[in-house]
Amino acid sequence: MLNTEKTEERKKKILTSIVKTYIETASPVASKMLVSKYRLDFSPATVRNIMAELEDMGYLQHLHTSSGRIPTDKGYRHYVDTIMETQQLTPSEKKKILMKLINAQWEEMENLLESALNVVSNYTNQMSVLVYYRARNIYVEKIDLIYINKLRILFIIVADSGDVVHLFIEDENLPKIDELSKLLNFVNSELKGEALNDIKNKIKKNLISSHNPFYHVFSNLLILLIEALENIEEKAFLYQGTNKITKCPEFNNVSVLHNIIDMLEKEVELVKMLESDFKGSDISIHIGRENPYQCAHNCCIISAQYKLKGRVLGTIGVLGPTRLPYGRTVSVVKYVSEILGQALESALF
Amino acid sequence: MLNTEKTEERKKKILTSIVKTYIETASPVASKMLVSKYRLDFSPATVRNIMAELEDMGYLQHLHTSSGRIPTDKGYRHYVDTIMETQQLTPSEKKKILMKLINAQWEEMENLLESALNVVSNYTNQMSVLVYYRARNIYVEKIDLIYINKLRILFIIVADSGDVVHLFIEDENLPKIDELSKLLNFVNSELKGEALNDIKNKIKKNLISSHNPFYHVFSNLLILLIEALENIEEKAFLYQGTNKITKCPEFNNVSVLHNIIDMLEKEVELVKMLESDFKGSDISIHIGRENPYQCAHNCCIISAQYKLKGRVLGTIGVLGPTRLPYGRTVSVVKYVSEILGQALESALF
DNA sequence: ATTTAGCACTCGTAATAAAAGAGTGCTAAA
DNA sequence: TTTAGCACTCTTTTATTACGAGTGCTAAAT
Repeated sequence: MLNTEKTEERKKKILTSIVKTYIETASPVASKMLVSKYRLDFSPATVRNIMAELEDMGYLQHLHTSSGRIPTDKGYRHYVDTIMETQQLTPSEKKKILMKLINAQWEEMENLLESALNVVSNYTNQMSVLVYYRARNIYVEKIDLIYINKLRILFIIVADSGDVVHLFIEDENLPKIDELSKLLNFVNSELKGEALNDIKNKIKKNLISSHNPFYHVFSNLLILLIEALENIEEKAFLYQGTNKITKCPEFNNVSVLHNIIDMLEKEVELVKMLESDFKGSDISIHIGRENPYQCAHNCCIISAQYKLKGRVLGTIGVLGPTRLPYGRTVSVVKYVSEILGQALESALF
Repeated sequence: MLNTEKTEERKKKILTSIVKTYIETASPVASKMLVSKYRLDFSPATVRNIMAELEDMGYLQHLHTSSGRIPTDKGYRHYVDTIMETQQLTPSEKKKILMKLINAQWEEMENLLESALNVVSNYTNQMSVLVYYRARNIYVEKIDLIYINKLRILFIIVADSGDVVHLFIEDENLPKIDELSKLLNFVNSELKGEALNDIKNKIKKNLISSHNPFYHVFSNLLILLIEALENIEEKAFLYQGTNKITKCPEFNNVSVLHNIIDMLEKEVELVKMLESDFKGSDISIHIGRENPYQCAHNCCIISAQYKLKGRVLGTIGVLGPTRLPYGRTVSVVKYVSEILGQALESALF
């Protein structure tokens, strides 16, 4: 019994060392190297035996007969799930991040998001990516309306997140200014706190059935407004630090680089991968072939949702090689996502 | 005399053919190949003699003794300046572009610019790039102000270009709502038509010297407003179609790709190159080493300014290899820049 | 005087071979 | 159960050769 325990201990130690070493060096790890690096009290031959076992179990792989071992996706997965200890940020790092996000002035939502991307990229030394669910997170705080000329007015919707949406409405039969201000009072009292989707539905429904005179008087305008609302982009996808990923030794190959650049340009698959698998957990890690799309089969995506009042506003994370410093990366992504939520919370209302 | 004329004629024909062929095929052009492709009525040997002369003149170069010729930057320059005929867009193409830009609904300036980038990239099959001078092109059409709560108001500036800027102002001693509406009337009548920079200066000056009571009552608020105005991003840099340039055969090399990706990420140099050399002409062409920065020494940048009411709003163009179909590219870039100006003109006021 | 056929020469590319080196897997001894 | 020792495998590097595309030059043809 004691013997198998000892063996398990060793296996774990070897796997951990191989994963860590490979993450550092990006080149296959040899038995002899491990022994000398970690001053192991058993010989390279023993290490080789253990390595062979770990390979049988699917945690390691061989590129060819005489190469050292590298972790498989399953190996990384096991490391992440059961071995890795999250590497906390230092208080000074946390403070710096706080400064950059909480105290920052941001005129537009996008400025704040870019600061966050910047922090993630610099503190993980990986490419950072972000999806922001704009449309679904517009909860009306205030609506205003600017009369521009006889043919054109501008609607402005301030969301509780601090996001500001503006919509030009063009029509030949616009109501007069004083009528418009009645409308404005009405929609402000009627729509405050509601989500964009609910607003659309409510207006549509009331246009058909409501006895409230407003809906009849302004039906033309309201229809145009709904159209404009439909045009708001669902999602925004942002990224920073492309050169971090393109300079990884594992991507040091033209066709692999093309693949990555295509993935970034197409957006769709990458966005889907960023969004998926947050059941329960607040962080999502996709390693290599765990990713549903082929374009990311040699990448790792680590992402966390950031929230405001319990609503998911978006997802921020990194795109890197499977060989990435998981402990550190996870802490940074997690921390920034929390702070991003706080920044939004504290910034406005 | 007649002889030298004939020789000149031939030289021009050979240079043209080499440039065109190399642009098509991306591989060095051989004498024999030219003769058969263009059914020349003289022999490969003669062509070789002419090629040698063109090389002496600096228009062609040799990669090694036994390779065909490729154009030098000087060769492209000569071709562009004196030989190339601009290849007009077909009426149907023009119509399609018009549809995409003039008739398009755009909620935000950036949507329109992205449509333009999309057109340029698709019609030239090159990567498209754009610089938009935001701050310097905010000429006030209308200002509005939303009272959000005791601590916070939102200024909204609608520019004559259709651009909309919003600025949150946070202060503990905000004026009351009715006072604010007085301020609003005042700034609207006072600032309409003025440029952002002038506004800043005017307010600053009047804060110090004016006897107008408004400036004294609202000095606190106005100072915060100026601060917020200073924070507006000078320029926006956008691009589309990265994979168009990364898939060029001449960039089929990891370190060259890194170079390009760095250039896109750093922005600064690329933006400077996009902006420069419009003295007189409405289109700017930078070929290879004509570019002041090393990162673009094997690239060609073709750009045109787009304007509104004679003001330069920004620059749109392509970033490609020096081996690019100049005639076609120039027409597309030029046309889109004109239409973009028209789209802005027709869209708003 | 101009053009061109002919041929030597250059250089890149591909194929092949050989040698070196790193690292494993297995066997047999400790 | 561990490990020393060694054969074996596979990559990487270097050298060699052969091939071919294309030029440059010379001498002949127009």
